[in-house]
Amino acid sequence: MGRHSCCYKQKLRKGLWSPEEDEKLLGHITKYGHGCWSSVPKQAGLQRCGKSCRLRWINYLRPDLKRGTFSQQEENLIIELHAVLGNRWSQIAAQLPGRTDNEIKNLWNSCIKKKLRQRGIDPNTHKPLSEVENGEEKVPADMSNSEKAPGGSKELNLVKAENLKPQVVIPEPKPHLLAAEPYPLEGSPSSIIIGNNDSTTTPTKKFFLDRFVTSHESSTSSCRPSNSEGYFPLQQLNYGTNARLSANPNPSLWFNQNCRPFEMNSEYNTGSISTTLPSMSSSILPAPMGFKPSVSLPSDSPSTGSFSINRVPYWEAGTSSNSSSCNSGSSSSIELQSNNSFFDNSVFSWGLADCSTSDKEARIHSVEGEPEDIKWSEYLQTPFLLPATIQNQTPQPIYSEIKSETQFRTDGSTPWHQNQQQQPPLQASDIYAKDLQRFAAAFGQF
DNA sequence: AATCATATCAACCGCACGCCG
DNA sequence: CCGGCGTGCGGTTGATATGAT
Repeated sequence: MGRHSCCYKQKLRKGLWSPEEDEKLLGHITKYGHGCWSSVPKQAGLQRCGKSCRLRWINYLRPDLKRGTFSQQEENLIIELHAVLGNRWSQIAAQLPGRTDNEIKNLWNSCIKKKLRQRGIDPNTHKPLSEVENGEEKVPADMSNSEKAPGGSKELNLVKAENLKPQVVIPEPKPHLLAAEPYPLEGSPSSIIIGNNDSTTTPTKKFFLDRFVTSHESSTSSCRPSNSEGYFPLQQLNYGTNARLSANPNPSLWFNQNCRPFEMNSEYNTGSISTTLPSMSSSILPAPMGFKPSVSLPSDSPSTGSFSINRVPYWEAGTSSNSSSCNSGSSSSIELQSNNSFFDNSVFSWGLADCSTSDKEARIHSVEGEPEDIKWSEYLQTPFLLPATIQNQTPQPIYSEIKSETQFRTDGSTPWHQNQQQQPPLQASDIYAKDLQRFAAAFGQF
């Protein structure tokens, strides 16, 4: 295993990124966009290969990344999606705003897998371990299409996934929606229907439902408990798993024209997702942003997610308040069935979460983000004064309340954003100081 | 306090694919 | 058609953090 070909030409740095490198890359991309990744390191003055820069941007520096632990809903969604998509992490990530494939992959390998096994579920097949061990799972003849899996086992029987497909409503993409209409809050579990009713619920799904609905009483927290805090609410800007980003020689206007100083290149254009998940309808596609700069401070507008730093606008997702109408135009989407949803209030509490470390992790969760914030502050050598609402934020209960279906409507009439507001209101805790500092570093505003 | 085990996460790597000349 | 190039994806590794003994 040698260096990637692009790294042969010159001695390039590897390993962890330093804050200086982050600053360079962030500053460069925010000013010019990445364009051709291979040229980014040179232009940004980095001793890295373009691939490394791209990875760093996607997995860490992107401003729309959601920080913090995965919520139970996200975990549930990951499991459900994995049952259908297998290890197609990028496609799974496309359904989880602000989450990266790498992040999801890590979560799966480190946590969810284990939880599933503890529950007697084979994470590869999503079937009961006993069934798998007894060899009840016949390998179809066309199993050759299945993904490879570590240890020789099939990570996922994609043939099975194929078999599931007929139960997934796969509409044709609606170009007009892709192009113009704002979407409901994509990525929320409510955005996906797998099966229209119980009669079409897959065996896998039934299994999950049966299993976890009955088991949730004994487990109320997640291995990585989380509410929605820590969600820096830049709506998912599909970072285009398949989008040919560099095709645009003149990356123009990130996010949207109203959102300075960032510009959005094609990577963030909503249309790009159609190449990622052509079977997905617009209802789960990123909204045409509507990001808007704001001059309000977090404490002034805790629910908007928009604020400014020394007049440098930070932005929020253009959380549409009329998403119901938006959603109405995408009724043919893949959506989690509503009344019998895998994510109904019962299932939301099934909690794979029987981790014995829940208390500990809850404690960690309550202060998450701080250590890294300190690092950045140290790096910047400028005390970063968090808004009082951040500094004094009270750790929110991890799962003070399981979302009921009324809070998590699947018809899209209640935006996820609004649902969140029914929880303890999102304060500035949504915004990670690290993110602020990144931009501070990038724009030299501090 | 020291050591070991485990968990977590960032990053690397090879490969596949699409584009383009 | 072919090969080079750039990009994206998924598997894997290695460093670090955390917990247990």
